Amino acid sequence: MSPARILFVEDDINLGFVVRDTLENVPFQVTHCTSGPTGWAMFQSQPFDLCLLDVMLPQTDGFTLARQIRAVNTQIPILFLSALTDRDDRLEGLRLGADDYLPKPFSIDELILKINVFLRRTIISQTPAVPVGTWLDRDNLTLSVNGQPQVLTHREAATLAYLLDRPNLLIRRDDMLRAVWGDDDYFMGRSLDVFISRLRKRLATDSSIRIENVHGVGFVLRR
Amino acid sequence: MSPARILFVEDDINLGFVVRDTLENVPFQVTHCTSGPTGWAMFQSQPFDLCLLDVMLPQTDGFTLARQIRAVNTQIPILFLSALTDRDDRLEGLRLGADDYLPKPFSIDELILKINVFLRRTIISQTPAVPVGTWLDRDNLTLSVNGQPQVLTHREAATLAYLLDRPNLLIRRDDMLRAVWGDDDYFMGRSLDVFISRLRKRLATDSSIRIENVHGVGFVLRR
DNA sequence: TAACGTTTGTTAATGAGTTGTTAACGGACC
DNA sequence: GGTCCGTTAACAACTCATTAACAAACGTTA
Repeated sequence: MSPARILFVEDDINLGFVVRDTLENVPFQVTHCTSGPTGWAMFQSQPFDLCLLDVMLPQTDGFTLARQIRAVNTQIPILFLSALTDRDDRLEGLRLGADDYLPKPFSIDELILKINVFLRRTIISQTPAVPVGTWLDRDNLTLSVNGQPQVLTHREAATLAYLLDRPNLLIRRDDMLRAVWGDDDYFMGRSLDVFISRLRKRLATDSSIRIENVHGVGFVLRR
Repeated sequence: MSPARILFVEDDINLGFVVRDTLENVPFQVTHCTSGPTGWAMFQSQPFDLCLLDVMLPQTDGFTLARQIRAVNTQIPILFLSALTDRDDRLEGLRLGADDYLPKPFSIDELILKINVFLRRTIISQTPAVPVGTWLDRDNLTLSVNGQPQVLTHREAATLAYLLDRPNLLIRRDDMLRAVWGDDDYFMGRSLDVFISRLRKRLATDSSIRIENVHGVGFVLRR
């Protein structure tokens, strides 16, 4: 089992370094950011198993970041770290859908134990009984859906890869067209629709993944 | 959906009564015992969704009871209550497989929120979640109300965003029409009313936020 | 307070525009 | 010539802002 991936957002460089170092020795795979916006950008660009957020952050605070994350992912555990031990503050965090709130200074052992509590629950609840799921091998242009491999064309792979890199996020048609087709005239837009249609057919046997349209805007890959 | 079943073991009669009463009003189905052995007997005799244990108990302490429970059920969430806020003690609890540790005195609201956190993660849990608040993600056109994400259309998002940016302020119809629709003829005014109606429907499950009409003038979003 | 005109709430119908899907086309490569 | 594959075409299906229609609430006047 590969180590769990943790998004860690903490602007205090010293504390951040110590925590990151300790967590990596557990081992976890830790991605450390020092501001709300960079944290959000990281969250959008790759998958994580748990978020560990400082409340007081420059620009976007931890609560706001948590709200952004919860809006697109209702499952991922979110733990807060904070020097504010105010009761209202703790409640606010929990109301936002946070899973726990560790007051600073916290014991690093306690942090590790709590991380494990939540990872244990999410991994258990997500582990399917039968090996299933969808996996794109970009080098071999091979898409495995529930263990059934199928070979994609270039464009199919590029289109799907773009979507898979941004799960649960709204992708605008023109962004996608410029990224995959390089331009976005009317007919490319129609091609995009054709490819979305073909991809849906390929993904049809995995009910846990689907491509939704947002009228007039673009698509969202839900998984 | 029937309320989640909670095994509550607490020997302090007064505290026990208050907590039980509050939890039953959520509602949860609470079984209250006042000693370790009776708690263990109850656990063996009927199914529960979560355990809430005091650490200091007559005869068998909470840790021992937790060990007994964990030996036969590795899934069920266990929360400790304790006057001992000693760090080693907290760690001991977590090591035993407890999911959280609330130091006394604790806020009953926090207790309810934490119970919901763990119930949400177990498949059996089916109590209505405690209010989580409302959040509009403008990039994703996603409105989360009490943790339930819904995708908005352009205009819905633009209209709601305009209101959310000016909470508790009186917004004149024509200001809003010019900002969101770009003009304000009679029919656009009727459209605005249609959208207000739709937004109210979307926000209905969050009682802390509502859109009020000010006759002949416009609207106020209260939150 | 009764009656009236105006404003607002709500639902449904409409129609322009967007998207889904299948098939035909045509260049590239063999 | 044949196959592959991205594009284009054609049309069906759908979405959603607008418009209509009517009900309810409000405010004014008598």
